Amino acid sequence: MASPAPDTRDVILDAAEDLFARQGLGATTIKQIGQAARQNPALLYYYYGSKEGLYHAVLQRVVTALVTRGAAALQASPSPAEAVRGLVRAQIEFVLTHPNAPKLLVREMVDHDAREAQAVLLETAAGLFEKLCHVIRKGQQAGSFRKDVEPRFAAVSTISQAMYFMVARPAISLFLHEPVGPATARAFAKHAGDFAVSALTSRRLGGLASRRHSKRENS
Amino acid sequence: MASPAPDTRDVILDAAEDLFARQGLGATTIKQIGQAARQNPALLYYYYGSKEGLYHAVLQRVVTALVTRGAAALQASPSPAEAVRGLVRAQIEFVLTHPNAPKLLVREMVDHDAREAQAVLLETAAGLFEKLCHVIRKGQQAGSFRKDVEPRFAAVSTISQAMYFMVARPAISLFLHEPVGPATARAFAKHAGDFAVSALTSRRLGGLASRRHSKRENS
DNA sequence: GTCTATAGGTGGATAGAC
DNA sequence: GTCTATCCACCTATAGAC
Repeated sequence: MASPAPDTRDVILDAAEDLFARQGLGATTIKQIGQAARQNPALLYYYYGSKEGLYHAVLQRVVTALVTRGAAALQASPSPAEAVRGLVRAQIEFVLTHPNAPKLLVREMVDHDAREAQAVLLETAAGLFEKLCHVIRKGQQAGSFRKDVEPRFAAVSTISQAMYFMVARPAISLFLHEPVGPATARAFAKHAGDFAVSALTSRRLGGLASRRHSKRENS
Repeated sequence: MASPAPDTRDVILDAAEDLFARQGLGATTIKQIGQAARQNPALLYYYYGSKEGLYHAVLQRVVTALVTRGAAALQASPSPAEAVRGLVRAQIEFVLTHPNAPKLLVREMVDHDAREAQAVLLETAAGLFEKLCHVIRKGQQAGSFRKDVEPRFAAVSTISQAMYFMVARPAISLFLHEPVGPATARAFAKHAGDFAVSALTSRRLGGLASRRHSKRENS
């Protein structure tokens, strides 16, 4: 796979990702991509066949990357609570280094509404969703998570926070009366993890050790 | 207000809203709007000056409606907890009757990223956001909400659930292995309200009456 | 592999008749 | 207020030289 040519092909892909994220598929032109990539627009057709082919390649790459990190975060965590927190943190960290990701994904969702064009991509994402559901169910069985919560709904609520935060960033920055930089995003990530775990945690009074989690890992 | 002419002008606005929501501003053409509205495309310029003028009118209407309902729901609730639940419910109910709303808003956010073009609209929304923050602070002061939660972050988390749910509906429908209709949306609304309140509720052990929400589920 | 030229089609917007 | 005709810019995609 990893073709030995890290050149033209990837330069085009990067430029296209950026423009598709910022303007959307329809509003981005071949010429814009060529200009941004400092390549001849015709090369786009040589490498990707069409504008849609290029778009598909962009989506494929970003979804794969996001799902991979998310799955890794889930698996690396000892307890369900930590897994939830870890996933949210991984989501935010990923989108901080790939600011295009949430925009691309959200655009794809609203654009292809019910259409099943990119069904393959969604199935990739569905895998991560299933893993999160499984973790939540395990927490419920272990007694640390409340049982009167529908795991799949809880998974949606958990994921929605980070995604929405990054998409609505400009609006939120206005709401908060301050620019939303990486520091604020990380602070929100911590909040969102706590928020989800807090909503999920069983109310057994003192029953389960109050696993205070004050240590801060890998700063 | 309520101009005595409920005709052409509004028909165009409705058609445009639908198309902008489904396809976005850039991908929607004047001719499509004319066709959908069964009106002459040129009329669009007579009434709204330009495509962007029309787009602005569409956004204005939907944001105002959403914020109005949200504010009403907040004000009608006796306790902070009920206010949070009520807002989430109002959000979902609104978008169920106006399926275009979340798509339009999310598109606007990703499109105009940092740009401040529609700043006026966002300021309208900011008003509702402020009200929600205020309710949460009141809950904290009253002792029913935990104090170690940043109210503004909590407001984002609360709002994000319903918005994301409706936007990601096609994907979620795939994750859940079942179509997501109004019934599922309402079920999620209930979940999302509980989820937020649960995350916000103080853990005082038995301190505040254990307001068990005797739900009939959980046998 | 890269570039030029261009075909073929559609878009937003306006002028002006009715 | 409504409609027809139309200008001009621009877009995707391809053919073919190098």
